[in-house]
Amino acid sequence: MAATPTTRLASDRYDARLNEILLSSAQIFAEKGFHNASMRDIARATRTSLAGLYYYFQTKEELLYLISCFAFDQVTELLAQHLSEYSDPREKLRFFVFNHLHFFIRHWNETKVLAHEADSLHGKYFDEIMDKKRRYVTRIERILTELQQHIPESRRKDARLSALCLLGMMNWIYTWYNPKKDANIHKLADVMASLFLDGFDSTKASSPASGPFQEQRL
Amino acid sequence: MAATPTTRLASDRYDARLNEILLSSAQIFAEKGFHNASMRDIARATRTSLAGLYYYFQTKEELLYLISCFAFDQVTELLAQHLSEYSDPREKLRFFVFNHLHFFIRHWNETKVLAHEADSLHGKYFDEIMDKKRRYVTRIERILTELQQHIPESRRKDARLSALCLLGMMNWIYTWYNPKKDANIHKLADVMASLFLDGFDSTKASSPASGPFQEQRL
DNA sequence: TCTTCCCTCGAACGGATGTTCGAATAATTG
DNA sequence: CAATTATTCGAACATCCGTTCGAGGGAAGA
Repeated sequence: MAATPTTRLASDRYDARLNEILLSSAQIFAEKGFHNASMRDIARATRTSLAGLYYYFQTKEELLYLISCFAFDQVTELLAQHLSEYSDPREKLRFFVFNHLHFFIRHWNETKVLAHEADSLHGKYFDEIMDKKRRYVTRIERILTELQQHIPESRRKDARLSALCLLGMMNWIYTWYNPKKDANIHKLADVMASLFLDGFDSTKASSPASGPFQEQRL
Repeated sequence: MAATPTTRLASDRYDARLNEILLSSAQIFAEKGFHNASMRDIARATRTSLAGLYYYFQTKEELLYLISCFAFDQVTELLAQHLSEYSDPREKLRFFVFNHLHFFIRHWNETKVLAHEADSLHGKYFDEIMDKKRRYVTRIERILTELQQHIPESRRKDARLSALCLLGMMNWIYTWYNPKKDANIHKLADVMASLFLDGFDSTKASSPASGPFQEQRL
């Protein structure tokens, strides 16, 4: 019988196995990349037959979607659970950064896939994940707007642009972070939040002393 | 005759054609991803035969390497050319950000490939590009160290960590930037440099009022 | 025990993949 | 002009790809 995970009745056995498969697949996708990883690689890693995999999803792309979806839902749920505990917008932002980085490092494979394989999804899969990401950015924007309420409107910074900067700062860790060498989560979150909130060299006020740079050739 | 580009004598015809191929390939890799793009796609785009491509490189991976290498060498050369014009470290950093973003947006395909397909290279190809990236980060670190010379040593921020934050902020644009909607290069560079140098909400001094956050479950 | 689902698998499908080879053409040189 | 070199190409290679099919085994409920 066709077994679309969304329409299926929950079975503990089924759910557990599906979860195993998602975890293993995420690892392979994270290591080799989505397109470079074959269904045979995944079958080997999950100790299933090639055909057996297709009982749990319909296509390779749906598998990627399921990984992305589960991971994203988890991180947003954790966020929603705890964010209301903070009232100061600066504290809210600090927690947002911590939550994001904490989840990223704890669920390294899934989150790397989420950050790196966005364009490997298409159609409804792509749209749905994209929508989740947009809502996630909006959450940051709301905190940033709150942060600027005491500043005259003309001096406020672009919330969307700033939110995307923060997100890039955080997500880029998938290209360099090494848990054995680099700072732990708390230090990392503190550095990034402080950098964003207070800047690198806060002795001087803003305003670009120099005008726009020359256009370069080539 | 075997024609490794590195050992070959320069011929204008050859160089021009190679450049065309690199540009077209970069576009395809940027659009479809390295592994999902086929040599046949590239042959079609460059209006060559499939076999004809192999006159200009030995493997698909070498093609990716050539694209990455040329792009990186160009951006670092532009940087070296103009960075010495600035003496104030804040100005140096502002120019670094401008140069990076300016090049990124002008050479969108190549830079996107450079930022997104790092792990598709292996062996000596991977090592060489990785080395260039390391040296690039070191350039930022040097500016940041200069920026902090007037600050007591105990209060200085981690230069490497901060440099990677800045780089992430800049590189992440490949996931969201739309030249038709979003800010132009000068505005973008100004926002990012200011955000990094002065922070988002610079009214308050640093120091995280709250201690480390709780460990979360899952 | 028998029956009915739930789950798994071997084998195969058509097609796409990167790369090679030797011949053919175009450009350059003497 | 002829001769040599630089560049292009059609055809084919072996291998891998995602997916399907029908049959078979195993668990669960009667």
